[in-house]
Amino acid sequence: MGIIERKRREKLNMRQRILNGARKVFLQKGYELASIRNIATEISYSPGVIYFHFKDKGEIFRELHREGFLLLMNELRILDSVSDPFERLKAVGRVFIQFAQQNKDYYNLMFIVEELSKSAEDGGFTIASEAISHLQNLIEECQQSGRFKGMDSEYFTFMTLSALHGICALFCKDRTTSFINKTNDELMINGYACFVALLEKG
Amino acid sequence: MGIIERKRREKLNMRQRILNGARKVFLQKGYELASIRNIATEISYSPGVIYFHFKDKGEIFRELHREGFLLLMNELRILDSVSDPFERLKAVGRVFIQFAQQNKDYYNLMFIVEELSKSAEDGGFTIASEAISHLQNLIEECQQSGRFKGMDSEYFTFMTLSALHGICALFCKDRTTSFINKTNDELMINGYACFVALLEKG
DNA sequence: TGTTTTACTGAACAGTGTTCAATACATTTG
DNA sequence: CAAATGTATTGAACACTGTTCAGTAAAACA
Repeated sequence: MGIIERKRREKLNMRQRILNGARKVFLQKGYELASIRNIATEISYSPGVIYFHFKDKGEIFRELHREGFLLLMNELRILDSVSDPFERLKAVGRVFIQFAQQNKDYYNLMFIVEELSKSAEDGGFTIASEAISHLQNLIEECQQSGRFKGMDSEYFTFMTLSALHGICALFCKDRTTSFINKTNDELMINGYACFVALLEKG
Repeated sequence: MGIIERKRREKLNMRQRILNGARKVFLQKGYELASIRNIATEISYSPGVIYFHFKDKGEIFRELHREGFLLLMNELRILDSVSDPFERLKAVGRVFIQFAQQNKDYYNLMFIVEELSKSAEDGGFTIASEAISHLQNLIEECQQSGRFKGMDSEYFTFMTLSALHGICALFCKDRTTSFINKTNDELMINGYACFVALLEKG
């Protein structure tokens, strides 16, 4: 019965076609301004069909949210070769910020846009937890080599992520204009350098 | 000619009435889901009249944005009595986080929601710059008393604000659920404590 | 008493997410 | 092969959104 197999493939293809269109529109217009009709037009289908393959706009969001995390984690995995944990931690921060700069819209989807429907129930954010565990492990490695003595690793992880996210979020939402003398890039890079300088003394 | 004076007063009253309705709806539903019709219904007027008193939804947003900053700055001004600059800085952070916890929706308006129209032109965000200058001055005071040696005060200010904002933004957008073992309050308070611990060594 | 100005209404326009009866078509069954 | 079934797709419809605007009522001015 290769037919039902082919059917399944075709269905998956269609799902992927929608996702491709959605990605393009989402990353072009942002979550709020990307409409189902836009996506449908992009792939030359009727708007209704999207609801045959996805529950709602939120499910598409969650899929791209996941995609973004996979992308980020791929870039972070390159740093596995850095043996010294503290050097790796510093590089993780740099890569994280770079990712936000180069993938502003993915970053928005991943960390800023709030998905108001039932994403919490079906555990759509498990991949985020994974990424965070990864960061926490790294920080614990740093502690094993003598850094950040006496700090709770979970809180320290949250704080580190907050600092990074703060930098990126202010950038993504254009709240950096209040710093008139500096460009975005200068702010992010040198702001992060300040944070690293603090870490170095901890 | 007390008449044009009274007219002016009545017009201001109406503007305020709209703002009051808008505040209620905005802080109840959030920026995106608050509609002009909701606001109009709230104050028992026709939707159209709002456009007689405000240019668009964005102008109402900017007014409430300003309100939020005034509120925050009022709470921060209390700390002027703290003479030691570093103690004051630490307290500023605490108050900032507390403000976000207690005024989640104002915080959203102030630091997260992006206002896509022409807010940049008419300099609607001057108040944000003011607040940031305030923070930068405080950090420079700390430097004068021997802290954060050799750091560029503007970058350091940006970094500090980022750390604080990161904590609050993750909270406001419910991205803290990935830290399964801790409550929001625990994360924010203890996460900030970690940051302070770093500052203390800088 | 007009005339002008000002504040307000409510319908309309083009857009949104979502639903659903109708339809076209490939596959299975008789 | 023909009929029945099921699955994928359509496009109109619903209730909403921000915004505009002709019309209106009333107050102020001449």
